[in-house]
Amino acid sequence: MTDVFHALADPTRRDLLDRLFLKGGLTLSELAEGAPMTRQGVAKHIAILEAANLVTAEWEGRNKRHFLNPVPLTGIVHRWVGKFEDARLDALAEFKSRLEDPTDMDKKDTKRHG
Amino acid sequence: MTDVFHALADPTRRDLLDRLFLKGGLTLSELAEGAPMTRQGVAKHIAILEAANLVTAEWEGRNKRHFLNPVPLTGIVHRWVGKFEDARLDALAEFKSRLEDPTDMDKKDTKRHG
DNA sequence: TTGACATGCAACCATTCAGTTGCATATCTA
DNA sequence: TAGATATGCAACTGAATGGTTGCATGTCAA
Repeated sequence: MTDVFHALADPTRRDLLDRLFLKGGLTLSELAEGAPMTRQGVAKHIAILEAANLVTAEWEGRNKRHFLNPVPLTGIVHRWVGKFEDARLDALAEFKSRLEDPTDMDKKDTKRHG
Repeated sequence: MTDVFHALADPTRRDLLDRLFLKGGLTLSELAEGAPMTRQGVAKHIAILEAANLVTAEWEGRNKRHFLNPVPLTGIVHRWVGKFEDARLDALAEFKSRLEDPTDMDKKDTKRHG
């Protein structure tokens, strides 16, 4: 969970995911070609993406081919975002109820009914 | 975008969001009470959450009340996750087509059709 | 005004991190 | 075999980070 968010919190890594999204099976060298850093730098980023299970690798001779794995996103992140969407709906409902009953504003100091 | 993911990549900050999700309007002192660190430490985390626009603050005399703001999540993150969900559907479709035409397996060495 | 409370600001420290450099290993090709 | 290619491993460095301590500012209450 922390790993997934941390992996996504870097533009370089998001760019790598974008490129694997457009074309799967790229090797490390291919991914490193367009990057503004050393091959080892890219390798470290990919290691982080693999640790977060966002990228899966597959060996083909001396070539390591990389593929995007969207499962951690659709699973964990979705659950988190959905949770906050509920919060947004709650806020919306509360806002609506205030519109319908403006005297509710006075209750701002009292604790909210869970 | 980077700010949002980075803000979520820390368990302490996710816990703060959880608590604001359960009960909005908490002050810094209240948030710092249960935390395993100094008030200043919590203040730094909150500053990061505010920079990512995940938390909004509102002054009430000498008290600073904090509220959860789910908008950055539902907006930016949703777009990202949806994009990868499309990738997952593509992968599923390709897998299905291979099931229907097993000879396609031989094409593994050739480049894939876009 | 005085004192307690809530917060902010700044310096500091130990740790982590991103990226580089250098070298080692393994695979393909001639 | 030799040489080129693809990758991995380890050490190093400057910068960022997480958290602390100390002090300053502003607000409430007596």
